[in-house]
Amino acid sequence: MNYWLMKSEPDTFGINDLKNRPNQCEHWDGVRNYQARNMMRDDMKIGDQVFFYHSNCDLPGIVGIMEVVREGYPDHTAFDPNDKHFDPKSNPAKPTWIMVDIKYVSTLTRTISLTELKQKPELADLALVRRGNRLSIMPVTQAQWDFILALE
DNA sequence: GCCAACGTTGGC
DNA sequence: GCCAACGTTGGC
Repeated sequence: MNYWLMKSEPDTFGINDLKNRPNQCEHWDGVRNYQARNMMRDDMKIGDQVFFYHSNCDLPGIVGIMEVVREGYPDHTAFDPNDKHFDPKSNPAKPTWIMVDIKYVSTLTRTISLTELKQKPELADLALVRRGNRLSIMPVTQAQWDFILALE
């Protein structure tokens, strides 16, 4: 089993939005970065556990846990001219962009903030805390996963 | 709102 | 293929 971290802006789609969806499931659309796309396409498997990270907000940090329930398939929002993430170069016959479906698992009892994560030597290799990192999806090792959960 | 870091685009 | 210009991300 693999572990991941995925970012979302709570003003757009936060963990409570996921929790309130039918079946507490949603597709993770709108990713338009090749590295992140490749991870969803090639490496994310059903049952993988994922940290839900709130970005671009008052208290950026990890707020909860979700789980992959459907593996990579075409992101239809790339073909919709009215969608914010429309990509005119994307071809439905050969989709450029991929998404997965995820399901709500739990909300942490507190937000484990980016500030706190940055202070932990154990997490020095976590892509999230490395300078200038902008990936919206990143792998987390089991050791990192366990360490972060123990902070709660 | 600012701005550093980074990815993408497009001229050459 | 290089690289300057531009757009986006996201912390602060």
